[in-house]
Amino acid sequence: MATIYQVSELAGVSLATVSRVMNNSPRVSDTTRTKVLAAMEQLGYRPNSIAQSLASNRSNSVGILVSELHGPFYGEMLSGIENECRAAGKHVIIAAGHSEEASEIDGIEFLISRSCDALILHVEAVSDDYLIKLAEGKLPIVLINRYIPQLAANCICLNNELGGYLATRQLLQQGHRQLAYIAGPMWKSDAKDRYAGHLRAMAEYGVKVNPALFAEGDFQDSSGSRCMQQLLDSGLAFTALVCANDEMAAGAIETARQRGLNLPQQLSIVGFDNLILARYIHPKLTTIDYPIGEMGRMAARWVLKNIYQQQTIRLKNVFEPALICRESACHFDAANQTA
Amino acid sequence: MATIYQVSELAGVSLATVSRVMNNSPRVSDTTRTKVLAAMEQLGYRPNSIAQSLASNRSNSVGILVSELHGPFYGEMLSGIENECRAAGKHVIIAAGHSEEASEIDGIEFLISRSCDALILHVEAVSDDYLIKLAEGKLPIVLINRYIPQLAANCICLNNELGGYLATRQLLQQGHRQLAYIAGPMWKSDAKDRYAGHLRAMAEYGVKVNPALFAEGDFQDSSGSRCMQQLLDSGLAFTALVCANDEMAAGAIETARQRGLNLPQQLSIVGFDNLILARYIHPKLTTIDYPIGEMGRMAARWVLKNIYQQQTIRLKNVFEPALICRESACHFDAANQTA
DNA sequence: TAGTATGATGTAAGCGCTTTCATTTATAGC
DNA sequence: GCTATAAATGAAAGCGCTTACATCATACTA
Repeated sequence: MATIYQVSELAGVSLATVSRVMNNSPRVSDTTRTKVLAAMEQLGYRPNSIAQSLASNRSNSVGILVSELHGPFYGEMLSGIENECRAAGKHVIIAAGHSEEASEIDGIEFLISRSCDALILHVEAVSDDYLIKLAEGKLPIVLINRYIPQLAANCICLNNELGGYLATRQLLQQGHRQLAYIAGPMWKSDAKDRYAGHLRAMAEYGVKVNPALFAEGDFQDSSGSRCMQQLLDSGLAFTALVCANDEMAAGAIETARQRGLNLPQQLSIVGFDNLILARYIHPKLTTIDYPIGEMGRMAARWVLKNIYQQQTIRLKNVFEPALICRESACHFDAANQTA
Repeated sequence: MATIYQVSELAGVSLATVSRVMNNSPRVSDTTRTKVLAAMEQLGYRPNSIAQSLASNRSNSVGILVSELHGPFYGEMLSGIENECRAAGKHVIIAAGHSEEASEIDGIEFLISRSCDALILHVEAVSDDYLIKLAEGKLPIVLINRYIPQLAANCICLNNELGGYLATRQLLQQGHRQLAYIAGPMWKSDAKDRYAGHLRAMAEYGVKVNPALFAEGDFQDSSGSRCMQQLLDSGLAFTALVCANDEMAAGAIETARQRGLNLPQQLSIVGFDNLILARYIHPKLTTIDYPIGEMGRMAARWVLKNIYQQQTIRLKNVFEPALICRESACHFDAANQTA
């Protein structure tokens, strides 16, 4: 492995000049630059980026912390970020936090220790205080799907309340008046906000909410099945169901089918997230689009603009969900209902 | 940020002693060790791992190159690797190669430049020669889903031929004798091997292969749809279909449903991979399990054993597929067939 | 007590690169 | 040609840590 010393010797210049060429400094004449580049090529020189990072305290890399490395949601987000950074010549370093405080902190410290120039964080367990203190340090951070008022300019979020509203309004517009709701874990703000949107739409249409038609899941498909069973076992009539995410909708659909319900004629279902699996569920799931890929790209653009001064585009912190109509929800028709 | 100099001053020892404590050297007395640890704790000392890497040419990290950051396949593999490494106190650094030679090389060089202690590679575009030469260097590599005879001990693969055999045999055992096949891109070794397994099972059951009941897709679900249309348009009769992966099976199922086929009574379908989506397809997909999570864990164990000397377990290079029976394939029954 | 071996600690020299400040060179204007 | 200014280049000092070899302290044996 050739070093900067060997390049400087072959080119007949100092280390500092080689460094300037490497880093595109204007303080190098074209003649000298050509000489140095030729020496680099002859030696097959590759900069040692560890040494660069130690000397400069920068790494040309963006650190990303996600909850998990698997799953359609995180895959889309990571791809969105990575594609945007790669296009700008930046690398990413990815860590997983597993939604546990200690593990999230460990991941963040790993990224810091790697001299990442900025952090893009999707974290759930660490406290607001920890993040606020982190943001007070020299390392810029962007939060995805986590809103902290003190760091509002650094937060990139989906308008979950509007998503819940849109999901519910669709069913109401289709004539349904007896709606059940399967929620995510209600300590999570996105689960709470989606439910708030649901309540807003119900109120707007003057439909009374029956608390017995509410069940709380954990965002996994098995809890969707469980909640669906609970709702059906209650014996209460409902012709439509809003699920706080697609996976729980998938579980609910499976249970409904096992119970002999004709879908969507006897029960219309709307999910949330527009995961790739929504297209494979039968009937194809009507859902709310969560543009996580685009949000990842926006986080990357935030970094490129604020840290690397590379972009002049307008940044966007709040993303709007969109209704995606497929086949799992249809117009209410009393003739389809069995007692 | 406290440095090693500040720790050595507070503890009243040399830099080397602090370094020895940090790196668990036996050449430190318990008295001194306690003193140094107390100084570290008082100062909130965190080692600068960039400096550690530069000085030691090691990083306590394993580099991973995958084709993409999204998708169930890569997510499972990444999670498998990361979980195993994390449990052993190692970090991972992940890069994406996008199945393009230049991008794969760029990703590998990024990982090398970060002083990764070993590389786990899932690469498609770079040549065998490149990888052989890379393996001759000082940096140990493990290949997932890529078999190179000269590097056999470093390759972790699935027995794709057996998977294709199992998929086809299942349908033959269920009484089917007119089988169609949707292949992956036949320049890819896994696509080729799976088809070879299909041919073996057909020969074993003495069933003649009709070349007109073969279509080549690209592993994406849209090509599954296209190939299915092609097969149905041929007007040739077939009661069962083997698809070289689950995504193409999903596309084929959608097309069959649109053409009014009753599934699985009129057409039995088997996929390959056991992606998570297989459970959401309706009818639930009978498929071949590809234990990519476990293979990722095995790759990590290879590294832990060979680089870090941490494991004494028996390593496994070839993984066997398994048949997963669900609902998309049923016994052949002539009464179900329409002319 | 002296000599030897072992364990513990310290000193010094990097690892490959960046960057500040000093020095040199080139250019423009008078 | 001289002077002032700007551009270009070089020298030197780290960045935070590792580690080989030198040195010191201690225990054991003859």
